[in-house]
Amino acid sequence: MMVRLARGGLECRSSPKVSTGFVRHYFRLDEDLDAILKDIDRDLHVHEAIQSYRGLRLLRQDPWECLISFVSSAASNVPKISRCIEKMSAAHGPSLALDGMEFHGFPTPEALARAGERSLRKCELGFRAGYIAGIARQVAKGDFDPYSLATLPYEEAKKALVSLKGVGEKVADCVLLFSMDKLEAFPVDRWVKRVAERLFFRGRKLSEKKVRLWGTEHYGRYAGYAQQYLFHYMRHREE
DNA sequence: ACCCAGGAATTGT
DNA sequence: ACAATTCATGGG
Repeated sequence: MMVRLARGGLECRSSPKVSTGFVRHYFRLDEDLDAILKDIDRDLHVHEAIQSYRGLRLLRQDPWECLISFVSSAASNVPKISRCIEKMSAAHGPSLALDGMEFHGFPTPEALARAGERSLRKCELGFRAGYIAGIARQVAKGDFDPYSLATLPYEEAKKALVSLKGVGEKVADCVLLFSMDKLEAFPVDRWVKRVAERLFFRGRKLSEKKVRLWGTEHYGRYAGYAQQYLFHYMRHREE
């Protein structure tokens, strides 16, 4: 899907076509962002982040795509993660045409299960290839259904996600937050850990678990939004 | 060779 | 159960 700002709104082109309802859903334009930001505006630092980046929204991604994308993100960096996803799609995703050009959608579970670890390693995935092949097999076989997980409460869905090889608490929280509407999830990565230690605990070192508990307690039911604003704020401040 | 990157698995208390 | 250590890989 190609998206840009135009005529005071979003202009989207895609193949296959999608409804405006889908676009609203995907970009979470159906939720009251101002009310959420007011709710999480509980300290000086998140307040500053909100002032700087008001308008930043979470997405509602597809659970399967989100799961595999974040498994491939483990101990990696953003440009490389993008390349991995591009290569997986190019090699194993369904081909699509848009404006006379050929693109590839995200691969299905069956396609990645068929591909296997050896083939996936050609997508720069490294040690993550085995994890992805294993998860794809489970999903293709019907032993694991990311879509039905979305209907479970946060804790239950998280327990199921973490049971997958290659999925730890951080990746599980990202999948829950970005594709399953669990806005209380507070993913703790290197940056969020750094924010908590530096800005909220005077440089004191904390375990990831402590940071996660602090985040969920401190920000409440929309902790995931607070996480996004703090993450974005920290990343663009270190430059 | 060294360091890091939107961590996870394993091992050790 | 939690915390500390090992593992892992392409790029700068």
